[in-house]
Amino acid sequence: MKPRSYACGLDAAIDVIGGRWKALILWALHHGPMRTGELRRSVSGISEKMLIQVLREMEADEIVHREVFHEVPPRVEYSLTSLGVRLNEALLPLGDWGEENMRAIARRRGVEPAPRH
Amino acid sequence: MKPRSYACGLDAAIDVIGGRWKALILWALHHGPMRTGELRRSVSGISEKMLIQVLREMEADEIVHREVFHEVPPRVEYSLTSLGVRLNEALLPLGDWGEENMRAIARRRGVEPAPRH
DNA sequence: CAGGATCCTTACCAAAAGGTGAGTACCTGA
DNA sequence: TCAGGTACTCACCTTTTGGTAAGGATCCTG
Repeated sequence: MKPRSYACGLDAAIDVIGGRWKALILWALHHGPMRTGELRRSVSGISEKMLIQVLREMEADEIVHREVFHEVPPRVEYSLTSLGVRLNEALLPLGDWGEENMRAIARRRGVEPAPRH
Repeated sequence: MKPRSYACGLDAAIDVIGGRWKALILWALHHGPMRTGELRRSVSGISEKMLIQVLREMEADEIVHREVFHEVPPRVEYSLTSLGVRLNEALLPLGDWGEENMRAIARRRGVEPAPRH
């Protein structure tokens, strides 16, 4: 449901990172450039279709850079743009908050908490 | 689409603040406790039904405190819990990021940028 | 009585997000 | 030919989120 007008910066940012998979993909790319298959294996539970769909959206939002290498088998590499890097930095406090309150959040929603790391 | 298991803190946090209205409501409550009608007027575009629905979810997540005053006309006040206050703090950098990149985000999505403030 | 204030719930529907399965392309090796 | 590798697209469907409209409750005032 697209707002006609953003109310504030946070409203816009949530639009960019919202959905089930984007934050996880952003985080996976934090470690460095990755290929489609690597991302697929790294982000548990995502289908190839959803992965590619979401990566295309993130590319359109200019937080992810997609680089095609003309070789066989096909090789496409995704990496964070500088905008994406700054976004990831801005997400750190939120990730910390989630980590601190993981067990309570998970319990209330009937979800397994994340393994510790 | 509820994940079976959270992958990390950020995954859990996004689950708590995701959707069209939660971030805006969180922000509105940042200024202090508010009644239903005040919130309705403050969050542009939200219907009464959605407002109440989302407030109930946030209450269940324990980021919002709902206090019923037994008077007429009915008076119900919503305020941030300490958990909610910490969440709002964690959202500040993300809001800043969104503010800095507002025009580009809005342009790409065909949305009006937020008025400056 | 009607209308006002406040807050909330229900029925039903629309829109968006996400998912499965099948197919496509390139190539190599058995 | 088949199987394997890589990355991607389309058709169709399911699930989730959000929306409209109508109704309900309390009391007070004209």
